[in-house]
Amino acid sequence: MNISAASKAAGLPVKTVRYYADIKVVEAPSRSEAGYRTYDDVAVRKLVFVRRSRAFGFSIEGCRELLGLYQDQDRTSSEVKRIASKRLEEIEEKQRELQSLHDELAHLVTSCRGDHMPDCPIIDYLG
Amino acid sequence: MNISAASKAAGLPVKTVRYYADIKVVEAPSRSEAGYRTYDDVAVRKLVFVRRSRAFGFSIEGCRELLGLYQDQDRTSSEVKRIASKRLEEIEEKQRELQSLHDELAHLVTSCRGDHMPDCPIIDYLG
DNA sequence: CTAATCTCTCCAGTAACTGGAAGGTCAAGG
DNA sequence: CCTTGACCTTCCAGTTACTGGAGAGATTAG
Repeated sequence: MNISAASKAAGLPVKTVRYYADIKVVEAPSRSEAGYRTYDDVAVRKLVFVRRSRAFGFSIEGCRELLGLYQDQDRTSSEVKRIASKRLEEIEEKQRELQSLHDELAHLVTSCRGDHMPDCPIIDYLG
Repeated sequence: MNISAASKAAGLPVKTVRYYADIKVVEAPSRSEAGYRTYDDVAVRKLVFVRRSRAFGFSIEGCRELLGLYQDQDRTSSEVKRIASKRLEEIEEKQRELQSLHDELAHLVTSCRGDHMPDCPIIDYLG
């Protein structure tokens, strides 16, 4: 499988697959005589794994760690759960931040009349 | 006011104040003979304005736009409201994304026993 | 007078790609 | 056989909003 076939199979842009190879997250298992990266099903599965992990917001380093566990027969589920729980807490923290941001901004937007006059509680608040 | 006094007054790091001057978001009104940036109260108020806007998640470009309205006597509150509403929608969109992410990950974390065995629904889901 | 503090500019690095240039490779059509 | 077009390669630059640090000049306190 050349890189474009692998990228389609994995659901990732070619550029990203190449990038993951460069930073050694998921390397191409081999190269053709002409130097083309060649992928197999195992590599594609790793790419999919990274795509899904990224979708959960894991950093590349986090993906590296998870990928290590994915391939580790001797892993314990507690290791995985610890990493996922950490990410879950980050998400919850972000949710709290966004919620207070939302409430505050929504309040300002509601109180602004939005007419042709310059008076504006939003600008007042910021200034 | 030299830059460190202005940065304290505005609640921003010196580096950031210099950066804002470089990219012409808030420039120093003048320079001393030795080339030191000199700030006045008006400039500090603009820095505070940008800090608060950034805290709402507005991009630098958004801040530039808001700052323009802040200084525009002929603005209409509808212009401000439109920009703020757009940001509010972005926040709400982000909240929805985070919520589904949260629910999915929380479900996985809950269903993982987190023991010394390798079997793990989180890894299974990702792979 | 000197040591500490402040300021300057410029360069590099961050995260995770993305776009593009210059050039080599491969398969199909004429 | 040649060409055209689709792939592939590497390398460099840009994105966002800073942040850190080097090297050098300015100012201030003691």
